[in-house]
Amino acid sequence: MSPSAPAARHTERMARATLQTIADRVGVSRMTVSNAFSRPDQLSAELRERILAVADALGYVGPNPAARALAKGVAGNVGVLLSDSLTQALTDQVAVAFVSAVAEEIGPSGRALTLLTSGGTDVLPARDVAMDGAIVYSCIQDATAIGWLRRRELPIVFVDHDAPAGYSSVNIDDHVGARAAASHLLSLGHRQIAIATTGFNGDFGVLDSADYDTFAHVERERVRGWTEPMLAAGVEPLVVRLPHGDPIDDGRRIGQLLLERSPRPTAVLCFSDAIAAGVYRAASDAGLRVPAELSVVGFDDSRLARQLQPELTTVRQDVAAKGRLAAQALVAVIERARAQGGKRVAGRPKSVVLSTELVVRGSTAAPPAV
Amino acid sequence: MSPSAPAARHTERMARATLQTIADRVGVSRMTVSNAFSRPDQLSAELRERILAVADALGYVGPNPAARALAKGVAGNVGVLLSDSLTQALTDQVAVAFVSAVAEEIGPSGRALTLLTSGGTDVLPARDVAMDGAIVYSCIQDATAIGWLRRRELPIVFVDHDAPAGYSSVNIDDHVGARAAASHLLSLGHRQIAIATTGFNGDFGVLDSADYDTFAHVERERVRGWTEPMLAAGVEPLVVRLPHGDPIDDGRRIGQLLLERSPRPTAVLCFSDAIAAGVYRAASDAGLRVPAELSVVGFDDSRLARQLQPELTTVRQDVAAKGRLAAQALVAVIERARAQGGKRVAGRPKSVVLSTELVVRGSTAAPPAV
DNA sequence: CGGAGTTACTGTACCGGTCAAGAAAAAGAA
DNA sequence: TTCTTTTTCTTGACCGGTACAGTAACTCCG
Repeated sequence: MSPSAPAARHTERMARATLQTIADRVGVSRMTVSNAFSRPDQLSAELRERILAVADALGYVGPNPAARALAKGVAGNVGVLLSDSLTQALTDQVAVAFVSAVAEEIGPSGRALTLLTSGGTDVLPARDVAMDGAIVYSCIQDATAIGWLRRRELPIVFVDHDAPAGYSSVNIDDHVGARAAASHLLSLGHRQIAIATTGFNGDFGVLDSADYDTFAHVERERVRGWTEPMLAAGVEPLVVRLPHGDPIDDGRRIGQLLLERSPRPTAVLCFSDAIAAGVYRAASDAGLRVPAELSVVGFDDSRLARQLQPELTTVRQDVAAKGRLAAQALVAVIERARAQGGKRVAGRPKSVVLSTELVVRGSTAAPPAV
Repeated sequence: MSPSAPAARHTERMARATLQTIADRVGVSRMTVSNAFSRPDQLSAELRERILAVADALGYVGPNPAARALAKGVAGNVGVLLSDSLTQALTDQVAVAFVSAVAEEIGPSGRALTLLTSGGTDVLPARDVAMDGAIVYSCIQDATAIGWLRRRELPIVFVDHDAPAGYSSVNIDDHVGARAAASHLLSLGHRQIAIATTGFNGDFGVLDSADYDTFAHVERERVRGWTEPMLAAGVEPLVVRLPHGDPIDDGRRIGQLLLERSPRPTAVLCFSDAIAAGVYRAASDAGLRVPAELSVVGFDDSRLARQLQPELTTVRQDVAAKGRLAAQALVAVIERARAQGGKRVAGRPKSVVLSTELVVRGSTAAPPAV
């Protein structure tokens, strides 16, 4: 490069183009350029063409999202709060299916999906990331994130959660489904029935009913559904809890724990199909056959249920519908809040409860004769 | 309510508190209130206490994220571009594992993860959502989203992609892994080898080498790796393509298609473990045993590989490491861009290539004697 | 031909913060 | 005591848009 050529200057990046840059170049007001992008009906087609051409030439991409978010009060995304460990949530097939359904439903509205992480030391996405609303999904241990979302007065839809007053929610009928599962086992003649559930902040262990109070919505409703018909039949349930870890490994471990007990349970009601899969392994480890020597019932009716041998008797829920409805509900709340001007979480909150259904397959049978 | 009490006024929601509101109440400047939240070392501890107390009393949650994003040029989230159908991507276990690893790594930096949907008619998240950077993951048919991200001059890390000049990337050694898989089959004595791959915009069908040009990075590298040792050994590969649908169903379908051919392939190299699982089914449907009558090789070494019976011979890649490295690389680029002031995508881009490894399990054996 | 109604564009205020430089008071050094 | 230095707070400009209320010209209609 010749020393006389001051090319260095040239490498300095041109200042980023803004509406004003374009306006000056075209000789119109900034507002007109804004309209060219955001409200095409506000100016003549030919001027718009001219503006867009100049914008393109200047490398202008479109209105700055952050600025637009500030001015319009719209961020263009919605948050999804899964659990404090996103990784953990994403290894849960059911949770992923839910997110997937939400994404599919929210996509056409032009919004992106922001997965809220637990954040670092000083930054908390639930408090510090711009969004138009949020979906709070179950299995959250740390409720502080929910607290931030609420304080921000964001539109929120709660899923698999007791919604606070004034908030919309989408739930499934855990109670009815669990009842059906337990009744099924009772009618087969089982009397030694164990319940393997997850529970807030819990490690492995046997629970008594006093502990149920520490449960979140889903756990509580299912345990209630499982135990009620048992108690009515004079059968004392054995409730064990496992942590929020890898459900299959944990299910196996809890299965071992159960199968060592005496009297040995003849049936296990599981919080999820994945846990049931773990119990299958424990049974296999112990040389017990399902369902001849051990009946197993799952929950969710995920893909896994039919991959297992024998196919799993389980309680079906429609996760995709749950996701779609949650997304719809959230969009509805957002639009309503927007229409009302204020950020006020207004309007009549809607509570949806989806039905569940017992699906009897090959993993349940009468208990072995004593 | 008595008519004399003008309570109606009261129901109007108090205007949302801002820094100014608090400043006025405390009797300091707006900037000081800002510092109380964002730069605690800039004011005395006691004044800060007082400010925070008033803020709390006014229901102030913290600096408005959108405003802060505009002023600081930091959004607090990073985008992840998976495929034009998020749902499809989320049903892919490998993709989910990747996202999960990214989330885990990015979380502590205080950023959230925004899944970019394909958007609606007029809003395109890749263009219209504020973010600090983005990760572009493979399996994208529609590259316009990438175009928007690039035009925005965002920090981007490409994964399983040929990165454009100047961009960092994280890839795996698809070529070496595929070579090892093919060589393994050849050394077992196979001569009728089929390749079942996905490919851009492709429907089911047999391909000839001219079509390879339409492939994206991963497909191209793998096909190259599979075919090279075969051609060197004088074996003509049969390459078939399947669409981006449900991989297991599609694998089954492509398996049927292959097994009907004459001469019938004695081995199939699959683009993924999931496709291999589909081929297992097709083999089972056709009454063929793996590996006695059909050898199958997968790719990824996902969970599935060991769930199959027999366990799947496959090429292992470390998806979690890929995700972590991508996240690290992105954060590095973001910090660098920030340090350099301009949005310029500067600094030396880094290209990481992770190694792959053939894992021989039970799904491969010598071809049946003719 | 005059007033009502459009169409096409402009001007100003505001969204809610942060940055950088400066001023006043308090502390430390010569 | 006087001259730095530090601490603490303030001022004014700016981030890049959008809303809303004009204004001027142009069309429609009796």
